[in-house]
Amino acid sequence: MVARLPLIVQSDLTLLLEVDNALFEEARDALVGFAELVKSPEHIHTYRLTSLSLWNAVAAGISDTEILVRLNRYAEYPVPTEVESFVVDQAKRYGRLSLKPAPDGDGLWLTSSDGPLLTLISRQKAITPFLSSSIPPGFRIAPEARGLLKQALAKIGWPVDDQAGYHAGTPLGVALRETSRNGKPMQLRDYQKAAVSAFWGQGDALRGNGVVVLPCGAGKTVVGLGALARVQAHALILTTSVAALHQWREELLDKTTLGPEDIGEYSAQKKEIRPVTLTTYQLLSHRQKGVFHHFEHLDQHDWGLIIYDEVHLLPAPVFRLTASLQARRRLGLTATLIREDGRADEVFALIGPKRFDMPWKQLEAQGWIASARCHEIRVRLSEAGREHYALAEDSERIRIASENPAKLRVVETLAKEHADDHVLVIGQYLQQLEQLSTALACPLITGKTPAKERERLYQEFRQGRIPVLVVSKVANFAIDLPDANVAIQVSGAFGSRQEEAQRLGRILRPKSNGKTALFYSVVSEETREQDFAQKRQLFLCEQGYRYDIAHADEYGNPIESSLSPVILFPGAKEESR
DNA sequence: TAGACAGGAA
DNA sequence: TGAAATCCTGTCTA
Repeated sequence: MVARLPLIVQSDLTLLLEVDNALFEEARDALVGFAELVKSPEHIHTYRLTSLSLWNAVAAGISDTEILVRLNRYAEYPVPTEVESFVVDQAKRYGRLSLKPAPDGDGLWLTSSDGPLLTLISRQKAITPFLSSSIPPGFRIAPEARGLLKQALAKIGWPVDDQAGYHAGTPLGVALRETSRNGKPMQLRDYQKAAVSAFWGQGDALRGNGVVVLPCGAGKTVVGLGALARVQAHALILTTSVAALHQWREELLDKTTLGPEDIGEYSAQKKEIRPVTLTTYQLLSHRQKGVFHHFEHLDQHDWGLIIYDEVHLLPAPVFRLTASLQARRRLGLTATLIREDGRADEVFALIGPKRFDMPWKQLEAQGWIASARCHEIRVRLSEAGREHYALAEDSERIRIASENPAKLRVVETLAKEHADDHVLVIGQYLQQLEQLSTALACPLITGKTPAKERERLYQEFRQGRIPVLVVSKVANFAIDLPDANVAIQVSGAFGSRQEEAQRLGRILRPKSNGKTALFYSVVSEETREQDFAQKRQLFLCEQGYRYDIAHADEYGNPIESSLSPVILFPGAKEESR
């Protein structure tokens, strides 16, 4: 008998992938480059093809032919012709319109070999204002309209391939050092090299814009340094926080030939502008009486490269500013291209398409990040709790479910279980975290904790003098948070895939003893929290992580059942008897 | 001149 | 959907 193939391709552009199939993993890795995971319950995972996912795939070098080959390879039934034509159509859209320097050298030129398409585009209300005059075949575009035009074209479904080139920027002699300052040999890893090349392009296909997607701890910063060494020009680096800014500075000093005099910090404290200047999104988008002083000041400088760190967090005002920065090379760095606000298409249009990514599990297999296992622990609400939940307003329910008191006991059990490990307990609500911190007799770090205190606690945690540390949302931002090998999530933001990924990232730094890291997500059973948890897990599922599910009763004691053979709470088994 | 703190923004 | 964290500027104190 011939084994069944794992994939069903449906004419509504959804893809159903069977989990209990020998080819599941292979097929999943084949899909991740061009489809988006929508749902991932136990047996069938649902993916979706979208315009954006296809454009990104094509930009990253996966052709429409390749996409169809992959679909056909794993599909149990013939791929519907509607789907085939959607893939081909969307793939052909990317690159049909291009933006080049105007033939007479005055401004830019929106052009295409497809005359009717140009006519069609020129009739669109959203596009007309950007077309200043006709240069057959195509239209003259004012240089300052470059970003807004690209944004508008992507919105109406015709992404433009931007070949208009960039300012070279003031030249800067910079290279990666062969040995870092602290003596370690420095070499780009293969995938980091590949990421830099994908950003830079090659031969006729010079690029110089776009986004590189790599998990936390896989050395995104180093990719940025590699890009800088390739561009060889003055660069502006945008970060989300001053702490991140300082980390970039350290990395630049440690791993490149630049000295302290080459690196400027443009922050609230210092307003230095040097060949490589670091600043924050907030400062950049700060305005007074409608004027972006800092942006305008920085924009005067002849940058050859702009690096957007954590580009998925790019605040809305920065989009507008970035629209006017189209003549400079741009590199976005992120762990997940996902934006919960659905502005991924703007990142696509304004920073550039995805140029490189790599499934986390592949990095794990090569040992660049630690191997990790994920567990979801579903805890019952008490009778009274369920009553309270049922009577509450929709908006209060999530909080009631999140603060289920039984979680306390679960965390206690897990902490006891992992007495020899470094455990981070991460949550969303300060009240809940305070209770946990008291019950576990371990310190709590929130946004209110002064920097000095934080540092001291981090230090003691690193040295193992504090085995368990409770942290609030600071964990989402803090980059100096010490490594742990166990993370317990007790509550989180709505359905944020991005946050889940970030939190798992906290335990992914490779362990010297090669130990597997553990990620526990504790949620209340039969509540909306459980639905949100599923949504949160999507991105990691796409990356190849599977969540094992265990159950606990309303006292937080593990329940043994055929559904959840107790692999999770080995130590708790005795207690529950 | 640095640090602490309040208030605002998004 | 809501809570929490961030960083900005400006003012006050030592």
